[in-house]
Amino acid sequence: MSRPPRARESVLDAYEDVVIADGPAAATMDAVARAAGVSKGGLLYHFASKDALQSAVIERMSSRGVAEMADVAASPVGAIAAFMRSSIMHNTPFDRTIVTVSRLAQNGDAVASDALRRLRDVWEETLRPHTRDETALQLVMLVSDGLYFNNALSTGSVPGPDLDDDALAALIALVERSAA
Amino acid sequence: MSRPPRARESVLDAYEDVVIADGPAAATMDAVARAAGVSKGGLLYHFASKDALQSAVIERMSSRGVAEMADVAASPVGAIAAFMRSSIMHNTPFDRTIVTVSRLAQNGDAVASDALRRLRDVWEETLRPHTRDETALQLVMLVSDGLYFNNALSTGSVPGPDLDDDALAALIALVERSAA
DNA sequence: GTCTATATACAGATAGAC
DNA sequence: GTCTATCTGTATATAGAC
Repeated sequence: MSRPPRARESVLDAYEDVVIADGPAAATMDAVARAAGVSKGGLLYHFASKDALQSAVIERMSSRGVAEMADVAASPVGAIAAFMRSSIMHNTPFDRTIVTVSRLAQNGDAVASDALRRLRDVWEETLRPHTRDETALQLVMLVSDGLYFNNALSTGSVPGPDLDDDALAALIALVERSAA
Repeated sequence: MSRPPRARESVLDAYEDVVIADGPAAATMDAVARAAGVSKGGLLYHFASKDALQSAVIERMSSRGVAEMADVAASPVGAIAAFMRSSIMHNTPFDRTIVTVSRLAQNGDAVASDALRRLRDVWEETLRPHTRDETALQLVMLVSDGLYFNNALSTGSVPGPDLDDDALAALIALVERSAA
């Protein structure tokens, strides 16, 4: 916990960069070292194995996820609208981390899948009091999942939103009418 | 086109099995050959490279996707309900194929991402006449994406639905009320 | 804390027998 | 059409100098 060294964090950033740009298959230790601007030996000083790198980014997601959720719950525009807005990618640190972990999960990493499911469960708990019933809660969660999935599909970078601002506002209004 | 040899199809099935169970990273030529019950040489007779295997499963998805869409459009329960029901996994051949291609896409395969996006566009066209406006159309598409994403998350197998029948029926009713 | 050099393993793909 | 054997590249990880 305490505070991780700067160098470690920037290696982790580089790892996310490569996974987001080219997928987990391309995120070799060599590629990550190159992206981080260190040698492979330098990388391995901070993360003794590829597994350690993956674990670290999964932990990073969970801790950033908790912070994000606190923001959503406290938002003046209301939890549902804030949650939906947070579900479209803006290339924030948390966006980058969750896309990375999603890709690891799809690639067969069971630890990543579990962490995502746990995070999703916590979000569900947070939003439950803001929805009129379980069906409405599922609607909100699934629309959010859909937004994430679509954004995560594009390779090359974290894409901007597929919906423009007006379309997103209309969608939020529709979901709130249906679910709040 | 015409009709592909039986052996080829069963190799393709084995490839899907491995990708669904353990992710693209685990789907080595050796592992696929083992799952298909042939030697590596035998596998390579049917698919000269790993790339050929991936291309074949992507084509399979596109052709199965068109058939699925025709069923949805012609369904007596209405296109939206049929579409949503088709979005939860029942371990059909099409379900298995689309999960496989989704995983390839997340793993950084640009051809897979493009094929998925094209299929999604065609579905959007099909459903547009059945929704009251663009916002409603987006709602339907995103809920469907969310259902797929959640199902695709689980490793180990194509999971059963997270929602029971009643919950799904209620969700469909809510979406139809909001969107149809 | 970062580097170079290297050991080890395994992937994808080829060659050619049957 | 399916097999075994093998080549070649590349990935992870270690050893140890600076």
